[in-house]
Amino acid sequence: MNLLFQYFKKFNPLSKEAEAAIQAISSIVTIKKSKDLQPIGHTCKTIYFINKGLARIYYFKDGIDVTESFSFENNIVARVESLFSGKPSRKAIQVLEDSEVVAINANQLFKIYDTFPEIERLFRKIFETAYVETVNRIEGMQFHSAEERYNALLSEAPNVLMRVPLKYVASYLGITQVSLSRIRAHR
Amino acid sequence: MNLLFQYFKKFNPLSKEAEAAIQAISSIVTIKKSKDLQPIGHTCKTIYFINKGLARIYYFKDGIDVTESFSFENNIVARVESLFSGKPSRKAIQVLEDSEVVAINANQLFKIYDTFPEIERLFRKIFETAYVETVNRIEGMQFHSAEERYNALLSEAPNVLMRVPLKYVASYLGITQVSLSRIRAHR
DNA sequence: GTAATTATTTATCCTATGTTAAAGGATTAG
DNA sequence: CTAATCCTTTAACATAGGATAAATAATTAC
Repeated sequence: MNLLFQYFKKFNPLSKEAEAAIQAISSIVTIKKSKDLQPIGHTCKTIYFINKGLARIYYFKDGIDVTESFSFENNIVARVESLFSGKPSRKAIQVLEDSEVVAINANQLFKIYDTFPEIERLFRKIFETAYVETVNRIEGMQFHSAEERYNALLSEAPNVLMRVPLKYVASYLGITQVSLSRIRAHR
Repeated sequence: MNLLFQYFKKFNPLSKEAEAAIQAISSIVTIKKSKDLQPIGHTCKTIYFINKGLARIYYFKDGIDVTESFSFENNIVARVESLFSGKPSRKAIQVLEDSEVVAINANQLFKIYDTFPEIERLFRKIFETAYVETVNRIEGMQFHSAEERYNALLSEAPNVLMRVPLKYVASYLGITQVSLSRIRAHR
């Protein structure tokens, strides 16, 4: 849990009591490569923090597997569109390597917001930051060619391209695997 | 300010004291059609609520005007990527009709979070909801043709197409105005 | 109300990316 | 270790949407 509390510190340092309260509603989960951490159709009630490994959120559009996002160690993953709406998610979370994650029970978390405003503030800030990243991603998707988006990913997150099968990268970039291959083959 | 407090009620009902505290850091602004409410390069320190009228957030990509989003009456507008990061925004907010907005001073707002956890919770929920909408929009942008995106907008937000110049709609959809015309001309 | 500006459409031509198919490499299961 | 599966590339062809230009329509400024 240590990495998690280190991570929290960057957003809002917590008292020992608050850390204990979060520890009490969390558990460590280990999961094998390519397994789903959470399945499609399930209402998201867990916020994950990745200690080791990496995950993606994906869904099916017209039967085709589409990757919405990747998350690496030392970061949070959650299907926020379900977590914050209470509706079942059409998306799943899958790990792409053998992974170890901290699973935080979101229902209990939302309850302890009342007793620990500092925890509410912490998660407010965490999700504000995630929101900003999502807004910036929209900008990256409007009026950039596939090649521009590939190059941006290459320079901003080369680890994605080193650790993730290209077929998942392709749908993340909004193109087919064949197009991605063509772009990589130098133009 | 009445519409605003009605709007808040949907997220988190406030005490009279909390409402007064927000009122104290807010002002009403009226602004003429096509004027910028906030310019490019300015660090966003205001959250707006639209009483009357409509606004868009836009920026320039390679010298071309790109619309990131539209906001109608009874909704919030803010350049969150600046508001939550404290960095200057490369985006501006422009109203597309003569408008009346409530301007909430964000620095003061963030300060009164300490005295009014209910206000912090309110805005946490408002931005969680906005975050969910943004995540859903990314899904709409991955692997949908321009025509599909146009039709989706037509059925989900016909008011956009009725009140907004088409050139702004085009860049919002991520296509040129010429392409949008072609799509509208039936394919 | 008229001129000037700005928005929208239409046409032509061109390129990036999709589609399908097939071959070669890499990884996994037994 | 081998077979089977899965991933990636390459090629050929099709098409959606970009670019440019010009004509019309609508709006704005005086």
